[in-house]
Amino acid sequence: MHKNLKNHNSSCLDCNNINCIINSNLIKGNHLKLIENKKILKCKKGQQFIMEGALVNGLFIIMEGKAKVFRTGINGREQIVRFAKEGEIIGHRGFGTEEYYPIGAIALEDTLLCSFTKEHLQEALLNNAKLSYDMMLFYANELNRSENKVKTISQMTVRERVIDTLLYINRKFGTTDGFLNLTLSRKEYADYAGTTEEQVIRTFSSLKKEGLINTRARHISIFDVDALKAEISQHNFFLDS
Amino acid sequence: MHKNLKNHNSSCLDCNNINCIINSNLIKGNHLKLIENKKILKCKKGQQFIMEGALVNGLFIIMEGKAKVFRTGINGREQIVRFAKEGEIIGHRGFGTEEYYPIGAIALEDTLLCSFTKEHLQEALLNNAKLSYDMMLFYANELNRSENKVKTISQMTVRERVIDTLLYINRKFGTTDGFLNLTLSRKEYADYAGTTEEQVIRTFSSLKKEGLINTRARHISIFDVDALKAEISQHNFFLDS
DNA sequence: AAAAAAAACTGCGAAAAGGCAGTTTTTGAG
DNA sequence: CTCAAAAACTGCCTTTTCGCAGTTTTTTTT
Repeated sequence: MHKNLKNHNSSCLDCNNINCIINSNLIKGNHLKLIENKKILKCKKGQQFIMEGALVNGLFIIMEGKAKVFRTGINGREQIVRFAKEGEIIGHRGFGTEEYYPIGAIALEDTLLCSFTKEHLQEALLNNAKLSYDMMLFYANELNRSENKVKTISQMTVRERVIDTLLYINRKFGTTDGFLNLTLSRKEYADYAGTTEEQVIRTFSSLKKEGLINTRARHISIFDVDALKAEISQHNFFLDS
Repeated sequence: MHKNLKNHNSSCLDCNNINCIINSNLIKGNHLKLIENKKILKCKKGQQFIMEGALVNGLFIIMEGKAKVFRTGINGREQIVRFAKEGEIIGHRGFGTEEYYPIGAIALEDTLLCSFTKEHLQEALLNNAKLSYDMMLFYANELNRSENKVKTISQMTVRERVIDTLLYINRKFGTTDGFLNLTLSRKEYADYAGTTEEQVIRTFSSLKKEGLINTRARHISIFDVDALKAEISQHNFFLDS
């Protein structure tokens, strides 16, 4: 997984992560401070790299790997708000005037992160309208997704939310040999879908009996994507997410 | 309510709406196209000025009045995602490449709106890093609020969500003579809290019996803000919203 | 001011979701 | 490969939430 680590120059100039918002907005000779002060972080699977409530020091971009972003609620119950992959930004408001991270983040597999300090980032943003504009679009898109999720959790049944989650993982991470490329525990499915582990297990059982999915321990394959989509389609008047 | 309409020059230069993100980023002699092409819209109470799924033509800023922003789900059930007041932006992604509005918006009282086309806005954003930066901060803040709302709806009981809604309205719109400055129907409370009209009514009844609030038809006053805050405090580890 | 319409309210039974406790399967460490 | 710990699973009962149906109050219209 980390075989490429040594090839990754700590500078962005040689980085081939085309989805990175910073990388695609680099102007020759500009933002040297930002790039020079970038740090690369290596996280093992399960390692938490943003602590909820900790002092903000900057913003992360995933160079390689996957992570979950969450908030902790009552009785330590986790609400996963997003899964992130290569090129994506993590660390809301790791800039501006905010003091503390409102979210936590944990690597779901061995992961490489680029870390930028908020001071250098802020300077770059205020000097590069295109970069600010792209960041704005990123947040506007995330807001759209999140507001849709509010509706989803509020209006769908548990079964529908579990299906919605399966389709989201399928869409975002894809499959290999029919199996979803991101393996999660039942508890993590529950934490994203806003329900309990038992309900996810029960729903998976039903879907399996109905021939819509297959589960081999933690590896899940979806047999009939269209049937699942159809089951929740009545909720999605105007949607991408 | 509209007595000031005639005093509002259609230009931003004389506008005294200090909370307006456009107004506070005007640079002398710049963004003339944006300002000159601004349109002012007059909405009566109850009037819908953004249709869900309609073609995007731009973005609105409230000059005067209040509005609700919502998404329609199954069986036409509304999920209110936000209430907006003077100076606030409405019309997510009324710029960029999006084609359709993912949200609807309705005026909650007689309201004046400033409307900017997406072309002129985009031009201004790409030429003014500070404006883009401020817009980015707005969306990042809204994202924070929205992701917190996901957790709230997912983890709180109905009673707690209703209390959370009351406190949100109190915080955002304040009170006059003890009564909340925004009057909503029970159905609208339910649509924001993610429950049904009946449950809101039942909760209001209980809170009234317990001496925590008072209701005079649609006018609501909160007697004991601290007690309400205390009841939901265990959910809010790290929070503002 | 009266009538009509809309909103608020209440009780009750039904459905959905949750939570516990015990069993089986899978995973990961040595 | 073995064993211990973690995760997955199932049944059963409890709690929460929902939704209907009928009544009362408030608001709006004429």
